[in-house]
Amino acid sequence: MLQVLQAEFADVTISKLRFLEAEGLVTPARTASGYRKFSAADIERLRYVLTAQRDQYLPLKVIKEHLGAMDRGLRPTPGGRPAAPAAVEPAGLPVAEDFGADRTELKLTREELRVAAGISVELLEQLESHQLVVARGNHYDGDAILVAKAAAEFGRYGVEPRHLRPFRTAADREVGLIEQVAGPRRDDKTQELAALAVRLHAALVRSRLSR
Amino acid sequence: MLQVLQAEFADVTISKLRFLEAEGLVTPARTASGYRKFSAADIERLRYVLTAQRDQYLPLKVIKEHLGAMDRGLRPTPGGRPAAPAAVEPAGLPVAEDFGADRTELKLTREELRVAAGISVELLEQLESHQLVVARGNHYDGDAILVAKAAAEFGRYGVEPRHLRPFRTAADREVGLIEQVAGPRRDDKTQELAALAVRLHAALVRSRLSR
DNA sequence: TTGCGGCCTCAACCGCCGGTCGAGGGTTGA
DNA sequence: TCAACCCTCGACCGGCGGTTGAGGCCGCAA
Repeated sequence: MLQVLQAEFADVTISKLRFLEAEGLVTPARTASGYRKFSAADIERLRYVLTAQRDQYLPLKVIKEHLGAMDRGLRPTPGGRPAAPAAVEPAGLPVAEDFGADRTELKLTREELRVAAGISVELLEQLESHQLVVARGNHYDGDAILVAKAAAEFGRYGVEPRHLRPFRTAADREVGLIEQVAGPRRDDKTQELAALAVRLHAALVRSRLSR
Repeated sequence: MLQVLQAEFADVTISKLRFLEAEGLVTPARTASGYRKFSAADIERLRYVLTAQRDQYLPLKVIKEHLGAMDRGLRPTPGGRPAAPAAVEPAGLPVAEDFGADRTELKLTREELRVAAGISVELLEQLESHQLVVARGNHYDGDAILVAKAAAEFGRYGVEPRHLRPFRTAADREVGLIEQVAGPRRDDKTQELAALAVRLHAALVRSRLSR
């Protein structure tokens, strides 16, 4: 069992396997007396974990997400078996909706958002009425915090939410463009285009300002 | 400077930049009195570092190796995006660091701009006809390079300059707002508001995209 | 049945990575 | 002159990815 993997990955230890189990990356069956019993599938899974870690430098948290996605029937690794060249390989995600688990995956209540952004109830109301921040279901994502903070800062210059509506409109138009180009699926391409859009925008604002 | 990057990467701080310099990932020039002075090339480099870190989870050590490789004229660009590796900048061109000029103070001829951005004559013509890049007198500033590069990248996704007009419009509107608030003088306040505008914009695009 | 190696759990600990903080001090511009 | 930056340098920090060790159960051979 253990030696099988050790043959391939020099640095796998029992303690590491235990650790990976504790982290929820594998769940080997147990014998009646509690010993771990690794099935062939478990070994395959571990192989995936170890190569992803070694060849793509992925953090376990991310690997776990990928495994989860694969379990839910989504497509497996992009390169299939990377195996040999440790050189340079795209990160590649197994799933569409992968979006960094950070900001977008955050779910905040209205009050949490308000406190996190350090804004007043009134300001939040105004932001919502102009759709600068919008709830999904009854939660807000982390980007809403950034929006709210920026709006608050604008507020200190006397700029009110209603003056910011054009930002919303512009953003919507850009999202439209991005979706038209990248399709409705959220993937790397979408991400890249979004980054690009923001970069273009920043450069334009600066260049027009300096004339 | 810092603001520019902060617009794109919410979590970049001065201390982080100092840290990255200490690790040898960037080596900004210094003013006579020792202040860091980031050239356009430095910023491009940082952009690479930050996206590699965020989107591909690469450890700094690995990113540093990649940068080193790129400096030596190789391109191990892992499907990620170095955008414009130093190699692409033709030698002899007055790109920012040569004159220690700030990007906006840079003065490029039309041809210099074209080569620095690595775009075709046709594309540049189109960009001008849609006023995405505009000459001041008969020179272009460094931001024009960034705009042109972004447009070129969009081009690779089939997005043509005319599709980018709304960006120009949005930028103009924002500049209008900024000038209305900060006055026509270009000062710190203007800069701050511009950074803010770009930040708000970035957050909005991201948040609307993730719904 | 005793002994001994190997597995178990759980908590404590560890080293490295990627920064942040703060003290002490210079620079800049109003 | 003063506030608001910026600088350096060293201490500190939290999280990640494990390792170690104490205390205990299992299984097999002598």
